[in-house]
Amino acid sequence: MFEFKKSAQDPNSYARTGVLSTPHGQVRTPAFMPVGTAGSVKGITPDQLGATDTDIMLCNTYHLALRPTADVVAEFGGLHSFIGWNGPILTDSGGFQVFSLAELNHIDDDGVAFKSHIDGSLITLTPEHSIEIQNKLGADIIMAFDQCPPLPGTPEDIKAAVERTIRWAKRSKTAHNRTDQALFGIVQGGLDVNLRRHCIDAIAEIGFPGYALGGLSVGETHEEMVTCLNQVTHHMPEDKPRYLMGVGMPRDLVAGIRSGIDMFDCVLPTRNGRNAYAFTPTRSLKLRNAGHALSHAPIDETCDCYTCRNFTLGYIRHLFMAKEMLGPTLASIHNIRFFQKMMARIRDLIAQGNLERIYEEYPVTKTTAK
RNA sequence: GGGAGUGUACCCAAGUGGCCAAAGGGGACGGGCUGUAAACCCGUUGGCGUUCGCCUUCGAUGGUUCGAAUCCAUCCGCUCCCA
Repeated sequence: MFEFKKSAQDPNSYARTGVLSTPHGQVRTPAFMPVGTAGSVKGITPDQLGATDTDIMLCNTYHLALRPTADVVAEFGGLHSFIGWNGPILTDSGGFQVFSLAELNHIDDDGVAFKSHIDGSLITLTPEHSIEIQNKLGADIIMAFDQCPPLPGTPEDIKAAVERTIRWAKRSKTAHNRTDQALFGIVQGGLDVNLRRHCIDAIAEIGFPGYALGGLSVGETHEEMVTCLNQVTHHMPEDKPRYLMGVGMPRDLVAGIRSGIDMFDCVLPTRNGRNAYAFTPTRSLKLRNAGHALSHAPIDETCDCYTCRNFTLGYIRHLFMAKEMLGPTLASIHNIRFFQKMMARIRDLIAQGNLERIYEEYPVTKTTAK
């Protein structure tokens, strides 16, 4: 029911292509997962999402547990039918909220007690509870509950997060009781290569159908992250999908893929889209800038998305200046399509053994990291 | 004709003797955003010089004062009420 099949290997890096089979369809890797935190990729419909050539999307356990609650989602037959997306879904475990809502939580070895950002009520998330929620939500891929420490962090804090994440991974696996959902393990360790490798070994020993790198893009520089990935990713089990959580910018994706990553998720195309920022192969556009006011050009001449086929920059700028909701929608559609088109091109180039060419076709992916 | 108000920067609007180049909001301009507390957040918004300072500015003109957006006189514009 869940299977990962590698297909091509880039000769000049650890990059590879593959296909992930899930109960709701296949995912071509390397894959980019748009984020639909509260069960919706903000601002666009599932149809529009599908039209960007997206295979799989991400939803968030913490947010859905608070509202509408996992029981309500289960009552509707699970996430797929509740949100009207019939493709594969991955749910985050809430581990990232341990980081992003740090001021609202208290961590101990049992789990994390959050003060709800919605009404202040107390919600505790333990590995068991996170998995129970994710079992009810019914995504195709679910994630172990981890502790994601911010960077830079003290060696003691990073080490403690690693050991706790390992303990929580075991508990997550024990708690998981649905065979139609693949539970991925998460590796922590900050930028410490030895600690990362130690964590990989421990998590791999527990045994999961996929492995994620968490705790990156949380405060470190692009160079630091890439340096770490280049020494760490290829130590992850080679025959299982590798998922770099929360990343990222186009250059981060290419660098991650070269290090051997197969899956990514990131809010950038949607959040930045809503905030009037558009990605293109050669540059980024701030859609509100006055210079676009009279532009009859699309966001990206080379893009085949709905937005670029039908609307001018001048009009899209107007929508943002007038605070029309269509602006964020059109920009989000474009950005997700941009990411997916780039990923498709990357898969093609890996299959051709010529991934290096991506730097010419997508200059924005050029990296300053070694 | 009589009476009562009012005029501040691109717009609205505070300020009623010095701490005022002038609050706040809007608009405009620029920047940021990496497992989403984000259709959000930050900065700039009279001129000239890189601290800090100088210059011009609160309807207009003239005056009082060491000092005026603030007080006085006159004028101009606008609003409302009574005829």
